[in-house]
Amino acid sequence: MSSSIIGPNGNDSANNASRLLSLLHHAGGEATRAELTARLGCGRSAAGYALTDLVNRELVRIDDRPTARRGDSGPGRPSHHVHIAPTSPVALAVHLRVDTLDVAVVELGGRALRVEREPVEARPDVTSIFLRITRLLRKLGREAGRPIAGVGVSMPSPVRSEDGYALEPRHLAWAGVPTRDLVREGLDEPWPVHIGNDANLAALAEHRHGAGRGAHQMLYLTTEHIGIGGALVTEGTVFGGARGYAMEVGHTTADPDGPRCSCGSRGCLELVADTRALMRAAYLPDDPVTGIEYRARVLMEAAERGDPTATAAVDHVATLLGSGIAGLINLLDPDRILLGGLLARLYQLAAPRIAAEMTERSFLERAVPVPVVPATLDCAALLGAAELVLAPLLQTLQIQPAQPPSASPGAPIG
Amino acid sequence: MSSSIIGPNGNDSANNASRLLSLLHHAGGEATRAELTARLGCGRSAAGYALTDLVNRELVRIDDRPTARRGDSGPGRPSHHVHIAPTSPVALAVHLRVDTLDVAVVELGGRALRVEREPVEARPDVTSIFLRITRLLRKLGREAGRPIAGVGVSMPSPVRSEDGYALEPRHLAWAGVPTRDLVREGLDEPWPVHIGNDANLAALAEHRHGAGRGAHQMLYLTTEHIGIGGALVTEGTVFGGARGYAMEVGHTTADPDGPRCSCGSRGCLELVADTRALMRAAYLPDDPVTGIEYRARVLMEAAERGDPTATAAVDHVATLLGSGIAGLINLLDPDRILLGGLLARLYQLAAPRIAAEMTERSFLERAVPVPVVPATLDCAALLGAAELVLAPLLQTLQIQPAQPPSASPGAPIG
DNA sequence: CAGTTTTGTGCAATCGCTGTACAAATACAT
DNA sequence: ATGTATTTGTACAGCGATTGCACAAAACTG
Repeated sequence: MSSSIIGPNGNDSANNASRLLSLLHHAGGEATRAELTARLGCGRSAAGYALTDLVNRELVRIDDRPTARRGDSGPGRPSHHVHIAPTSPVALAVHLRVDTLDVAVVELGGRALRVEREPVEARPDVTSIFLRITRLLRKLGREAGRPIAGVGVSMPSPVRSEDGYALEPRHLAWAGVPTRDLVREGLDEPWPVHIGNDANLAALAEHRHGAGRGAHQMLYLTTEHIGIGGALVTEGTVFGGARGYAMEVGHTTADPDGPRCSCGSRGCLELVADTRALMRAAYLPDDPVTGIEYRARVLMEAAERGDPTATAAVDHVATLLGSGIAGLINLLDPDRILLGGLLARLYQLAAPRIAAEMTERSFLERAVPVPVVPATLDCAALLGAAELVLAPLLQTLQIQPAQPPSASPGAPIG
Repeated sequence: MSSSIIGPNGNDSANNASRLLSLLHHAGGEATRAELTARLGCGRSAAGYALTDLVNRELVRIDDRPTARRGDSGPGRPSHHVHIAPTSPVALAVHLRVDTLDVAVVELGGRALRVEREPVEARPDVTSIFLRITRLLRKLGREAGRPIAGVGVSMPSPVRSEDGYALEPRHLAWAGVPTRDLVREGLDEPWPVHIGNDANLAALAEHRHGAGRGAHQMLYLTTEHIGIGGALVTEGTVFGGARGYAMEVGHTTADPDGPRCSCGSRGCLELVADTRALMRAAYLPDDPVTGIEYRARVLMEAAERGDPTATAAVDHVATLLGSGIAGLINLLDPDRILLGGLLARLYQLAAPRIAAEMTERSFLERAVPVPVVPATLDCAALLGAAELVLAPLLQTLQIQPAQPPSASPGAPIG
């Protein structure tokens, strides 16, 4: 256990200024001053102190004249609105998928200021793809006109948290890549670079800004083209295990005597319950991978219309998925389960089947049913990658003390 | 996320005094002052400040005259020895097993000052067993001659953290018991009562004081007579899930089409790999439960001597256990695995078989093998139950400010 | 317009922490 | 023995975020 960082006057990283900024960030980048004060749990004095600190650092702005909005009607002085300052640092976020590459500029609060999407050829080689990534990053960094807090990258692979090593990138023409070094080497500036697994990052974003808000133990399951990705967000932080490889739910054993998986085991869940398995269950080709999400959606629509083969396939996969979820409930005791990608659609079609399997195979589920909800964010992993950069920014706030304010310390804000 | 408790002067619960006491507790109740200062990560001044605070609260004592010990030889002034004061509060700990009942008085640092053991009749009824528990608690509380910080109880059941409700007590003549209320009602004093699952508590104690020390993600597996218990200690705290029911590894599915388990599912791990399964695999009776641990040990000794039936049984169970562990590695990415109870003995007999299965079925294990070690503590769950009481004591230290020291604030200690 | 309610600010006091300087207590070389 | 190096404990002034309180500001209510 590394000793926590202690600030110059004994207040550790949980000081009010950074907590205030975190609250604002979690609130989406805008909130009333009174809301923040209340959630901070201390007096208005201290909140004011912390807030002026943030204003002096040019991280947040306060509306001079409080703008009344929505159900603010009530007696009492209306509260100022606080929002992220246009001078605050931003994160550059990258999301590498099988067929697309997204790069974005994301502000504190989780708002994407700009998103660039490029198509990706099938099974690209390492050099070319990282050249494209870093070229886009340099461009967006130049044109952002804001301080760059760092770069966050979402990879379709288990990622070692220590150094960003991508253990087994899915469906790409390479394996075992030191991604963080590759990105760093392609940049002109010494921006800090963070790498994360796509499912973990999507889950993180959903918890911060999407359907997972407020959950204490959020289990996230998704499909990214093929395979099954999972993540657990525990009290607001991604559970990564010792090295960052945790929650490889796709390689949970669904059938110990099943067919060999590429991971070396047998009958892995993603071998019998991912998008390709769904296609196979409907006697349809599971190749090529390109476009398989679209073809799976077509299949599901057929099931919705009542096509017997499609319905049977959906039912089959739903049963196995429900069984897998039941096992995860027994292990993780979540209070919310989010389904992303095609799994959300699958649940929409076969919720009773999935729920029945969960109920039968998990005594915890029978004791207290766990709500299952579809994920809501559009480019969750991209926002999650940004979170990778912005979260440390909130933590380390007090290490770099604010420069003394230009006016006298007690000068009024307005 | 509940707002963290803030002390009277803005320093939150991670202040130096409580951190210092935590360090001392983790060090087993005794350490040199220099060690503590170093691990605290701040100057000697601040450490001294925190330490005098603890001395004023009569929680710790400092040896007036530093006693040179072990390899302390070196230049420089020798450091004082700091230890838990004999006036500090103690925890009362209870460990209810199938055939025994342990009650103990445990000091900060994790030292059991006194342990009372009583036999328990087969399948006792709720009233009588809790009468016995509370009678023992009252007695030890009276005779302790120390402030009582609270009561911690280890139950052979999943326990709801919120209120200590025992969901499904194993092998007892009752089900669904509000254990915390039952204990509280039987006490004369308003001691805080904490209830925990036996595997969780044993794991916690092993992490604090046993073979798990220093692990970041410690997976713990054990058998308590029958069934398989599991726990995960993440960065020093037990992972309990949303309600405290997490890590029910015994009901992980080992064979989806296997026999029905009492939990309603099929082919649960503890149905095919616990002590009873081992007996059955050797064509021996798995009843009665009383004494089954002894009979299983006899069987294992036969296997060690080379008896073919016993060897085959051990091999069979070891294979299934290894497979289960592999799945847990893929999900949890631990950096250490502790085996308690009979599992330690099983590993001793069949380590290669278990390791082989882990390697084959987990690609993470192949990437970086996870060390498997036997648990070391004797009455781990008992110490863990005490930990349940002592840990909050460390946290909430600064809420109850120290009474002003009798002498002047800057008075020398000795 | 007076009364109520909620919110922002000013001010003195507080208290744990910091850094520095100094004193204490040992080992080691001479 | 004696002095030096080395490490550890203590004293002291200063700092700064926080606290509570009092008061001002800005809305609604009747």
